[in-house]
Amino acid sequence: MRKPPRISEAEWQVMKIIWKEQPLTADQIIQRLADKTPWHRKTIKTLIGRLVRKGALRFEKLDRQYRYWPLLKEENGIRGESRSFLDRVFDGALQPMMAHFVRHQKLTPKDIQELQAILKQKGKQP
Amino acid sequence: MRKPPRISEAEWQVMKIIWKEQPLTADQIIQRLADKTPWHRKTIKTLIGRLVRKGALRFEKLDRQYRYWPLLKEENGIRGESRSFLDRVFDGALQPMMAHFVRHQKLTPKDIQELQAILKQKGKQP
DNA sequence: TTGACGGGATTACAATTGTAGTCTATATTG
DNA sequence: CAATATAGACTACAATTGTAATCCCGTCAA
Repeated sequence: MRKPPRISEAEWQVMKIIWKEQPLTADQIIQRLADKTPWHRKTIKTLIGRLVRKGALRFEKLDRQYRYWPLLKEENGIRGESRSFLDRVFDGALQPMMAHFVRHQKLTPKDIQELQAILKQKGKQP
Repeated sequence: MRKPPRISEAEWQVMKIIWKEQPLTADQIIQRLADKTPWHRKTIKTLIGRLVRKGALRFEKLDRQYRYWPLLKEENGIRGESRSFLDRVFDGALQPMMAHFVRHQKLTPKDIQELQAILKQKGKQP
């Protein structure tokens, strides 16, 4: 079981696309990214290639076009990034981090309500 | 007003030290980091130099030793990193991000209570 | 059959980053 | 005053990243 690869910022965009919908051909990935980024197709190919090399994606060759699948699971990717962020910026202290976001970002009343529900729930567990 | 510089992961360590206590000489920074990292003094000097070049630190030369101060304010540094994390990993969606952390990290009852207080507070504002 | 086109593979190249080592000028010590 | 220890400045160098362009090979149109 290898340690999860390090995914760069740009590569993350690709992973997010493919976590949402899979498998995808390179071209489909490129299309999905067209709205969100100004990247050249070749650039995206490069990113895909690197993700394959890193073991975050795998592919099956169907005919000409390969079909790509995530190897790194979304859950793990997110967990890793989150951990690293929390450690780096808040020294691993969750409460201050949460407080920061609540203070500085917009939350709808609904968001607030949902979070309170989650917290209440959490409060019950041992 | 220039856009905040991009601080690398290693550089963050230095900024955190100096946000906590300032000014510091290079040597003091090195000492403070000795516990937390295995970096060579020269490495830390390099990081400091880069931070100065990026405009995140400034120094006053007192005699031989310079005294360093943060130019980038902690608040802004944290805000920037947090934003970038939120966008990158959660597409900017705060509620899911918060939910993720509440679910996957440990929170003491006290933490939970504090967060609930903050949320209640927040709920009141328009 | 041949030449163009469209995939993936390979190569490019500068900027940033991690990780130091060398150079230079000065302060300190015999 | 000469030799040395230092502080900061400059240099080094490989890996990663952003951003593509070029190469190679097989398919499809003419």
